Amino acid sequence: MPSTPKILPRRFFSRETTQVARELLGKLLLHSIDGEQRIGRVVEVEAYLGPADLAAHTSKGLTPRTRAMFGPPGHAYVYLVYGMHTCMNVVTEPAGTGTAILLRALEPVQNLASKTSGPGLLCKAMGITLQDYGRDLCSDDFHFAEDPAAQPFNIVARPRIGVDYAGEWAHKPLRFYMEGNKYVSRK
DNA sequence: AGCGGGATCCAT
DNA sequence: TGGATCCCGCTC
Repeated sequence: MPSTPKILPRRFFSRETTQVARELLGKLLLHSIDGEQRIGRVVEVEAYLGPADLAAHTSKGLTPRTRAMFGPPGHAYVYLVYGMHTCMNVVTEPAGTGTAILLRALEPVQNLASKTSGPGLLCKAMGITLQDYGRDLCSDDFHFAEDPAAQPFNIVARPRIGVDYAGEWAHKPLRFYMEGNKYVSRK
């Protein structure tokens, strides 16, 4: 019978980023907004490995924009891209490290009325906006949880999308997704 | 104070 | 393949 879901604790996020990224696949993202709970299953993510990673925003140093990404783990780093779409990241590792995981696609589970494949569309469907910048992801109304209906799956690792400017970092296999999942944003 | 670019999406 | 659209970071 349904009971209180197992919310992922802060220590889950305070570990090596690619490990967290892989383990985040298959977990549920829950966001309560306007009295309704929206739920999606994480099927595609990208790891951004800190100041040394030329594709990571923190490679530009500490600025007002990157402050949250340099902050404590288990918080949201949300930003605007191309003037119109918001992207959501989960901050990882101890505060000051500057690492995070970009959420690229969800499989709809509950109350998701629009597309969830692609980082911008995912935020739109989940109701995530710039107002959520820096929010604690270990909150009652905004958190990740174990999936009670979890099924086994294989993980595919590929280069990240849209970071061709990042030199050798552009080629590293830091994009992870569920093999064969229909909601992954691109093959 | 001004300028150019960007972890996207969609129509053509 | 290109246009929309605007915040941020850098330069002047």
